[in-house]
Order: sequence, then C-alpha cells, then structure tokens
Amino acid sequence: MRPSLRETLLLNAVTLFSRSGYNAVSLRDIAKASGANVGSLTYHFGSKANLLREIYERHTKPMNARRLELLGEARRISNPDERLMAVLRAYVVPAFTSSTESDGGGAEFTRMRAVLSAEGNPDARQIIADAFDETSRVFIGALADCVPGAPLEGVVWRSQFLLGALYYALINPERVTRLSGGAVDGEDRETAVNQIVEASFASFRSLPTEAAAPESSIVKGKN
Amino acid sequence: MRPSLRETLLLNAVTLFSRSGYNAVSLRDIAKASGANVGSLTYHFGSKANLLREIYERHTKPMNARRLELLGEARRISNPDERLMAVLRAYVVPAFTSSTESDGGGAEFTRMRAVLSAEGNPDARQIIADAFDETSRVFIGALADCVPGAPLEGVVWRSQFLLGALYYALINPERVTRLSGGAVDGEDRETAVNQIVEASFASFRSLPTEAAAPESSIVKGKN
DNA sequence: TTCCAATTTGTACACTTGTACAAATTATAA
DNA sequence: TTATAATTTGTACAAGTGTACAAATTGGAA
Repeated sequence: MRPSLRETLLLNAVTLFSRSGYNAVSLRDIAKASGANVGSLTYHFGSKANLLREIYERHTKPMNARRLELLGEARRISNPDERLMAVLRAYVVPAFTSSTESDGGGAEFTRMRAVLSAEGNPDARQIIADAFDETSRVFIGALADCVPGAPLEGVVWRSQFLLGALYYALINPERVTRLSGGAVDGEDRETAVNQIVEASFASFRSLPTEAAAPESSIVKGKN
Repeated sequence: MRPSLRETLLLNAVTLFSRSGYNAVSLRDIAKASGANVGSLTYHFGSKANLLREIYERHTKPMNARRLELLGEARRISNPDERLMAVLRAYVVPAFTSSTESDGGGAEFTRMRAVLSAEGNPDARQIIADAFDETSRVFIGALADCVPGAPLEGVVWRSQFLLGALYYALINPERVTRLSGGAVDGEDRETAVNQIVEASFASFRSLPTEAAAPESSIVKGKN
C-alpha cells in the first residue's frame, strides 16, 4: 500500500536534512519533495523543531535496541579479541543498515545525525545527547572490558574517533573515491563497515593493558 | 596596533561559522560581532560566498606549507615506525595549532572546515577539495611508504578515518568530557592530538605488510 | 445517501536573508 | 588648509523563512 503523507514527509525530511543540514532545508523544500503543501507539515508536526524530534524518535529506539541486542551476543564471547571485534560491529553495523522495514535506512539517518551534530543546532544537540549518550556509555564500558587495564582516557578518545570515522565515512564518501583515483569506492558501505571495525580494533588493541605490559616503544601511552 | 576592520570581520566570521555553520550565520551576525555595519561586509568581500573564499585563502596555504615542511622532516627518518608516527604528526599538528601570528588559529579554522564539509555547502565543498586534496594525496603516499605492501584500500580508508576523527574531536569535544563523567577533558587539544596520532598509528600498523606476513589471528597488534 | 472529523490546500503574516547603493565619514596626500 | 580616495554607515529591496488559520477536500461510519 502507498505510504501515508506523514511517512513520506518524514522520509524526505531525513533525506534532505542529511544532504544539506537542518538550516539550509526549508519546510517548503520538504513539502515540494513530497508533492505536498507547506501547511501539511505544520499540521502533522506543528513546527520544524518538532519534525526533527519525531524523526529522532522514529529511528533512535530501533537502532539502539539492535545495538544492545548485538552487544548482548558479543558479550558472551570469552576470547577478548574476538569479543572486541564483535562489540565494535555491534556498534557500527546498525548505524549503517536499515533499522526497520523501509524507514529511511540506518545509514541515511546516521548521516543526518552526523550533519546535524556538526551544524551545532541547539535543538538537535540536546536531542542527540538524550538519545545516544546512554548507549554510548554502555558501549564504552563494554569496550573497556575488552582491553582490561587500559586507561579510561584512551578508551573514551578512541570511541570518539570511532564515531568521527563513522560519521565522516557517511558524510564524505566521495573523498575516498577521489583520493584513491577511483581505485576504492567510498560508497561501498560493506567495505566501509569492515574497514572502520578493523581500524578501530587495532586502535583499541594498541592500548596498554595489564596483560601485556606497555614497555616503552615509540608510542608512549600516558606514562 | 589595532587590527583593521577587515581582519576583525574575517576573524569573527571564522569563529561564527565554526560554531554554527555557514547557513545559520548571517552577515548581520558577523557585522554585529565585529561592531560594524552589514555594508562593510559587502564592501570588503562582495558576497558571502566570497568571504568564505577569502577565509580559505588566508589559512590554507600556511597550514599546508607547514604540513609539507614537517612531512619533509619526517621523510628523513629511516625507521618505518618512527617515520609513520612523524608523518601522522605532520598531518595533524598544523590542523590543531595556529598557522601564523594570530589568525583565528589552526584549530578554529579546521573546525570550520569540519562543519562546512558536513553541511555540504556546494561552494565550500569545491573550495575544500581544491585546497586540500593535493596535500592529502601527498600524505597518503607518504603513509603508504611507511607500511610497504599494505593494500591501497586500507591506507585510503584509514586516512579518511584520521580526518573524521580529527574533525569530530574539534566539533564535539564536550562529548568526551560528558561520556567520561568529567574524567577526561575533551577540550585539551594537546591530549587530543596525541590520542589521534596514537590511535591512527595503530590502525595503520595493523595493515598487512610485506615485511610481516598476515598469518591468521583476528588482527595483529604491533607485536 | 448524509454527516462529521481528519486531512490537505491556499494564503497571509511578520521577520530575516543577501545584496545594492547613495550618503556620511574618515584617512591620505598636496 | 584643501581635494581626492578609501572606508563606513544607513537604508531599501526582492526573495525566502517559519508559522497561523480559514477554506476546500477527502475518508469513513451511520
């Protein structure tokens, strides 16, 4: 069956926001893309800020639920390296893949998050913090468990880099294609996920742990 | 001596753009922050897009020059690991530190770049590509030299992640503070630089090289 | 069918935007 | 000083913004 106008509006809003940010997209742009009138947006969502809030509510819960589900599976792995790998995948994969039937898709929503977080829109910033901080905290704990004895500072920063890498891979995939002279396809999300997970895995593994003592080397952790 | 109005306008523009993006900042905002009139912006820069172009011209050359200078020094290091570390620092450090006397500072300009690249402003996108792709390409080459035999795909993606991590560290430093419960200071840029370089170092080192064969395991640390 | 509520449209409002340009001001040189 | 150029201001304009709301349309139950 045909999706309701409400659905269409939400979908197109995500697409447009993820492409150009929150400020640059007008309600009329969204209406036009949906073949509808501006008034319908006020009718369904009341205000632009509230439209954004609805988008978050629509995607946040399924995505975080899927993450925590995968995290639960990962936690049952006893080998720390394999577990670390699984935890990272549990965090990354749901951000790149569709959360439910045919909502805008996890990747598009995540890309929108990335763009809005960069724009620093106060509304968005608060909504993002509310929706994701708890999940992020849980994951940081799980990651720390995979590298026992590693300094918290290193774990937190690396999880920050993980999110940054994730965001930027979605925001600017064509840069990968361009810089590789076309040899690498930045839009290939499966590869992107694998590369992010592998690179992140290495960055966490490099932290000094209680098992393998730091013993100098070029990289000195933090003394 | 007091800076000219032109300088003041450029400086405040960087600050405001880096905080809220290109679209959300009006010329009147910039004028007000500078204690001047809107007209002065049209007079000095002609248009908003051209103001942006001037900002880039002002910062791009010194920053890339400094990067290439440090890269030259790094290249003389024979030990591949030490060299890799130095190459990474050569890329990251100038992005975080003031390029000349008292221009907005490298970090603020880099943050602005991050925000604009996320906004996907067409003007900005083109300017960024022109200004930084060549430098990025040179660095990718230098990085590849530090991990001989590593697949190009891995090198390119990791350099993409490096930039993403860099950007996000500047865009959202308070997230680090928040998620660590105040234990880690996200605004501490010296630490941020060190953490980015260390994490990136590990991610590049984990690539399979001709020297040390891949030989199974989930992924090799640095051994 | 008829009736009523839900939805969609059209339009108007006050406000902000980038840009243009004449007038006023300030700096500089003769 | 005076004259000439370089700035800075003030203001006006058309276009676009989010929001409000009456009118038109549609959908479903009686």
